[in-house]
Amino acid sequence: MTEIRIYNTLTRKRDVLETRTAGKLGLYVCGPTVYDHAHLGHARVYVLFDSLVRFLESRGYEVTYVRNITDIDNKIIKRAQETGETCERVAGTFIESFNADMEALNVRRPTIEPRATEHVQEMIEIISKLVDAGTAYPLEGDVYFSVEGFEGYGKLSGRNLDQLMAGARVEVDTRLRSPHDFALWKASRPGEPSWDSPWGPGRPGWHIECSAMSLKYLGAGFDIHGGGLDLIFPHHENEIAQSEGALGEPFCRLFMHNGFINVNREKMAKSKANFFLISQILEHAHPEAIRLFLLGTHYRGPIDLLVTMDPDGTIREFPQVSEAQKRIEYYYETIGRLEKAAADGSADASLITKAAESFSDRVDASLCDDFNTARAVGHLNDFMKAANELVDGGGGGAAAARALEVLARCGDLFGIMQSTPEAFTRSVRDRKLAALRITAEQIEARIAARREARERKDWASADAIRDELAALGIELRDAGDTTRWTVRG
RNA sequence: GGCGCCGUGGCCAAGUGGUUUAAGGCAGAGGUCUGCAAAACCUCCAUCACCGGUUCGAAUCCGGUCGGCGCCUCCA
Repeated sequence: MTEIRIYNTLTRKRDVLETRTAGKLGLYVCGPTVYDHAHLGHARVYVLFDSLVRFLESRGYEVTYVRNITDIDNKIIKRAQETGETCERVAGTFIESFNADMEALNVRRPTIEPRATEHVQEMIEIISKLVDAGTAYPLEGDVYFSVEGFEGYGKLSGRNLDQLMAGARVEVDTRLRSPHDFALWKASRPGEPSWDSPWGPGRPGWHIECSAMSLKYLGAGFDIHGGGLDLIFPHHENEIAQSEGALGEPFCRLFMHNGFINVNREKMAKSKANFFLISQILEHAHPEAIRLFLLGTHYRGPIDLLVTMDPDGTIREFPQVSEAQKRIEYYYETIGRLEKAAADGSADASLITKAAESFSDRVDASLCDDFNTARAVGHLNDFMKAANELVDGGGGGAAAARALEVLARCGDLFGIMQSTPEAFTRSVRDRKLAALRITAEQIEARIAARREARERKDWASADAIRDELAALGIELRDAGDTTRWTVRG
């Protein structure tokens, strides 16, 4: 089998994946800070790693996937103050929202979903070790990590302290040993959640939680740490510093970072108010269309999301996602044809065997090469064509069954084609009909009228009905003596 | 100021030295099929921002120019 190579931010090249323990793989992905609903950018990360885990498992790895929930942080506190709720309540609300979005997107639950607030003790232990070793120092109830006390500081992000100093444009806290020292522990202010610690009541800093939870569940030197590009510095850099400072051994073998979603070429971000929530996109497209859209670009590249709006500013559609949805419709249509052909055809499986095997190999090879899902989607399209060709040529039986098998495997990796053609078609159709305010019964009635006209060979009347429905966006497809219909858009 | 990324057909997007004189999708043109259509399938449609260099050979490596973006502050 082909070796799996993944671009490692630490080494800046595609490293061959060699796990700490053969056959097992520990993956840690920075999860959401639950102070607001998740946007498309979150969907990108979690769909990516969901698919990666599916792939690794298909390759025989026993994967332990840890994705934390940051349920204590400045923004949660701020939100709680604004709404008058407790931090716990705010976190609870958005955990629920996040889970609903992930479930809709068919993102499987990680093996372990630890919460920061349930691991404060573990964080305190790491901080204590660092304080004892002199790489961290208490200061008026806070505890700071001393970046100068850790030799490798900057190795992930490719910076050194001098460069950082030169570019520092944040207000310098003169109490610190170095302006880049970061808080491991923060003394709590009145009204804020607080935990007891050797340095007084307080709460953890942002970075320490990921060190504590990844090390607890995966141990030192675990295999892959993932997250968005923006976490490289300072978040992951600091995780490495504090973890390795406390352990005296390597923290993680490989760092994997995904690119952003942009809107009008600018990073989609809360601060720019140009973000789209997952739930907003779901109003306009099937979840599998969103997955295909996200996986249609290599994970390290940016995705520029296009949006069309009505003059009043309401979202009309996300063209790329709509396009992906049409592709998904085509996939299901092809699957439907194959199923039918498999049931009543009798062709030799060898008719498609070669295409099926090379398709599987190519998907595998693409994913082995820095998880290139975009290239794999290209191969999927090629194979869909071959499958339709098979059916067009009257092939079926074992050949069609074989095609369905390899497609199912690919669908499982991407988390698409997880429904049946009938169920999928119905769900898409119902959504579109609701928007058009037409019922299926009304359409069926017109189709029945057209059938009568066709039986009389009254082509003019039949075509009038076709045109009438077409004007509404209903497309008719005659196949023998039955007429199927679809809704455009 | 420092670190880094990107610029491929009308649009989206793979490809990081020859097997790709550039996958796949959308749009477009022609065709098969069809009462007409649709769907499906077939055919056609780019020399890779620009300049210079390295090489037998570069979209792919090096240098420069122009243009876009990210990180250095919470951020997927």
